[in-house]
Amino acid sequence: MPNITLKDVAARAGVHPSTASRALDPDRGSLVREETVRRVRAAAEELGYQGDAVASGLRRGRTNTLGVVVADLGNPFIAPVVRGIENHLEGRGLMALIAETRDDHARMDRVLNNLAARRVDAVIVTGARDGDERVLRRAQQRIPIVLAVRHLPGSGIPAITHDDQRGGRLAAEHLLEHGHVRIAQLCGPSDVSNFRERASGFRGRLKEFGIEAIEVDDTAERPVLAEGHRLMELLLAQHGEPPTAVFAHNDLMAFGALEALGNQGRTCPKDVAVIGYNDTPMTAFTNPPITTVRLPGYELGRMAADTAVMLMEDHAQAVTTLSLPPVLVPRHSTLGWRRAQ
Amino acid sequence: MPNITLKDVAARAGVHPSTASRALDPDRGSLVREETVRRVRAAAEELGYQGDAVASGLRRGRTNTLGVVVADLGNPFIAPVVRGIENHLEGRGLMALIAETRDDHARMDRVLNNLAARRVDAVIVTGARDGDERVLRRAQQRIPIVLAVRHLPGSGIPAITHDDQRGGRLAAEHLLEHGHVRIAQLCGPSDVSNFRERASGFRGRLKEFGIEAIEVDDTAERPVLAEGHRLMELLLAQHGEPPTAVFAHNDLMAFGALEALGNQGRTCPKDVAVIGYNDTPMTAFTNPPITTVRLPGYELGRMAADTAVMLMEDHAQAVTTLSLPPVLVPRHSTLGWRRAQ
DNA sequence: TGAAGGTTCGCAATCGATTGCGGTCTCTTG
DNA sequence: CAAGAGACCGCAATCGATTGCGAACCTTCA
Repeated sequence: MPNITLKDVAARAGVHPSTASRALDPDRGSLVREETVRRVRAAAEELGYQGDAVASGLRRGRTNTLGVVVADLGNPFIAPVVRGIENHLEGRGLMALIAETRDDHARMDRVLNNLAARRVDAVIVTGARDGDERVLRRAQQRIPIVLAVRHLPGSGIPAITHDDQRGGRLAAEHLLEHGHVRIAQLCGPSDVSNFRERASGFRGRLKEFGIEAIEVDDTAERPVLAEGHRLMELLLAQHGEPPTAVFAHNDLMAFGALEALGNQGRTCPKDVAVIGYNDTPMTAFTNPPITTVRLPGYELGRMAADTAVMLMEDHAQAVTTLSLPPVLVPRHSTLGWRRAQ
Repeated sequence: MPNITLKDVAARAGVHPSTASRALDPDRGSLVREETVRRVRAAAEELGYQGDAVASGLRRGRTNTLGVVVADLGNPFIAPVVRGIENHLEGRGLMALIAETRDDHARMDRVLNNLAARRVDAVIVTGARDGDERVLRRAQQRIPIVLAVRHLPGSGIPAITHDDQRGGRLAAEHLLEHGHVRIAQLCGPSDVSNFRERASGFRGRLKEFGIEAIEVDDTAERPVLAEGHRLMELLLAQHGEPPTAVFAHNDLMAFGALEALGNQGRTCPKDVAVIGYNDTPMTAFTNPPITTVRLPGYELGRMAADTAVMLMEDHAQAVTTLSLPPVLVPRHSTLGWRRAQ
């Protein structure tokens, strides 16, 4: 049994396919007599007609599909973002085509080409890194693009992100307030502006109190647990007195840091306070629960989807960059620390 | 500047579009003289030609797109599954169109219709529940469908899942081995066969040792933290001596149970041992680290994608149901318990 | 009654790529 | 040199829905 097409519906309703097309589209329904609309609708119903979005897409030049590019689907912070996007799309007849780059430039290129070939109406990129500008801008000539989470300052590509400068400052303030003086940070990948901003916000705030942030001479390749572990070991191996507080640039790295501390016989809140970033769900349940900086991932996804939709509807470049505020969530990993005195 | 189409490429290469089409397709390249292929390729390169997957999809009746339906993108167990699917698809020119049902039957219906309208080549459903059979089977007449994670026994729909009966037995054995006698379980949603199997596997194994599983007269609405909390409270409020060990049907519910225990002044490994399910990444870092049953989520995603691809290529119904083995991962939440004696 | 104006609807082209069929050209062989 | 065999390639139809244009029809009012 071949597919039921518009032609079949039209035949059954005794009208021309073009009329059936108009009758079935709520936006153009007024171009057709009410009684005809009913007849067509009934015919469609009886035949179980299901429009062909592919054919429609070809003719209209619009697929009602958004591309979503993420760096790492395994990163727990990404889940709420994708969720926010998906929830914003559903109900609008839009769907998300997802792809993973694994932080690989070549893959980013391939993925964008693939999405362009599929004629998606817009693309949301959550995994941009320095070095992706060229391919992104090339793709942008064909499709509206919105960056989410990670942004590329100076690229001119609209971005919905969070204020990581401020996030870094919040972390610094929190540690200062609790009396820390020897304070370190474990930096995320240096080719992602967000991590650079976390670093500079943190560093800057400390400096305002005349304190120099302790850092190791390396940054994480990727913001994952193993790298947090490695950097923490480097830090502890450095000369000089070890820090009493550490800011890890995300929660996964914070776990890695905890591991490394444990291996060296140091316990977390007591010897060294640790603060993470992202407020990944698990941080509330770990041992100890980790103080972290909460970002509005779900909201961020929704907003990114919203601006992507705006961009694809009229080609308005009105929206540029938006930065959502982070919030510090204090937990035992810092609150449990006591000045040795 | 309008889009570059195949016609443009053909014109530049001085051939007919049909020839250009053949030249550009590796599978049909042999139908064209080598030198012509080079000329067409060069023309395409120079013009920056990018095929139109929509038009191609219409003509070929194949979109190279798979639908992926999940219940809850926020469930941490889903991430590796989606990742496995995505990784299997990438490199084959396939992409995933994802949708969320939030465990809602009506939404499942809508989503499947939407995917059918988009002419996806196959659908992977990870969030099926009892009651979804009808809409699934209807969709199945148009598109190959594979169930993943959750399955629907007796529905005849191919499924890649894990052996939850065995998972339940593993949990039971582990607790028995550690000397527990008063053993309870907190059951997940009763309209998902996987949870029923966990329950019966657990129950059955205990019975083989003459022990009756302690249960409350309710199951979780959804397998989430709050429901684990609620059921644990119900359990503690029941008459009779409280259990010394609890099997929560997934890790999130296990956390909820821990919360509830804490609120009543009981501590986890010491007073009550707790075992979860799924081996969500965080379980290794919680306080205490939670014993859990590990499922091969990533592998499962890969295999589901693989069978979906098989199904869409030849319409072979060869593959039916596959069940991957779970493994028990012992951690402190059960190992730390000591028999009161 | 007839012209003007508005409603409905059908015709055919179109979106861009693919493909069955058949024509042309080249080369080989008897 | 003729005929047969391939190798290449072009023509035109096709996938299914949408839309500009204009024809047909109906209403209204002079």
